Amino acid sequence: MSGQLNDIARLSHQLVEFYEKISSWEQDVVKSSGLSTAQMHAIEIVGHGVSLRMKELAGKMGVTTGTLTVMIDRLEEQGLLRRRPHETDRRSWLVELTAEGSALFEQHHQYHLRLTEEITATLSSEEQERFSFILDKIVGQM
Amino acid sequence: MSGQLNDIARLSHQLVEFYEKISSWEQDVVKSSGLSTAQMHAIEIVGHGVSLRMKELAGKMGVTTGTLTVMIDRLEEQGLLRRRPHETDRRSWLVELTAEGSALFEQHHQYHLRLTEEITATLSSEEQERFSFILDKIVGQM
DNA sequence: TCAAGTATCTTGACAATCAAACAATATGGT
DNA sequence: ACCATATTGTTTGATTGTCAAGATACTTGA
Repeated sequence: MSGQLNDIARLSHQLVEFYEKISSWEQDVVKSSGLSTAQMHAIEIVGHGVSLRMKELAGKMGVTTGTLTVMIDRLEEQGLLRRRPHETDRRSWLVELTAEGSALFEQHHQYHLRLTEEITATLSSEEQERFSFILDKIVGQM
Repeated sequence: MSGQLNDIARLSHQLVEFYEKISSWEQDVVKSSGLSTAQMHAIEIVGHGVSLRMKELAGKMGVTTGTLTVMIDRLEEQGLLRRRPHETDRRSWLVELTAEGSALFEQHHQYHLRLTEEITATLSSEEQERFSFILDKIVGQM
């Protein structure tokens, strides 16, 4: 009974620690590319799909469209992505990666794979499978 | 053989998704307190220990000391924490929570526990135990 | 078709951040 | 003890991030 509560507290602490470590890893990796983490986050989201509206991107980033406007301005100046008018809605812009932006996204994606490899290197294949299964359950519920 | 690579890619994707969900959860929770996530992060770190130097705190936050100076100024103005001179090193300040800051920290900690409860609600007690075990392994290796 | 309401993006004012320069203190070698 | 070097925190100037309010475009109901 008190075991339950301790388990929760323990797991909460582990989650915080895990999250912190990933954060600082991401920060280090991104720094080496010369972008801010927010900028790289935008690249990641845009790279994940094909193209999306400013509003949609702002929503996924948890930021207002005002914030996004200047951010996309900067990334456009750097040639990493571009705005393209929406076909039917003249209020909207679609944001998409340039070739250079795609290359950066791909490189960053490789970093993620490498981190995941390192993480799973310490796990048995059974543990790895369980971890994946549990993550699915958790993410599905959040 | 190609199964291994697919597993890595899959897990990498799951980790990103998990991380994103926690981020947006944290963002929502913090917003309701009127602080920025960076400010709450400082409260969390200071609250976790007893007191620490500006330099140490900056290191843990992945931020320069210049950034921290103005951030601590603001949090001090809000009465959430205070600077105290280091006993033996007169260059340094020790940062610690006020009573009000501790209360805020405690409240935020409760939010974390509640999230952890929600997360584990979907897991069997065996899965919960496995998850905890695996996280330990991973964090230990990072 | 048109007015009122809604949606999308940009602008302008302000806050956060960093790198570099600075002031005060510590440390270590002679 | 003394001087040179390193460390710690603050300040400054430039860049970037942020939101509220404004400007333009769409939608809906009469």
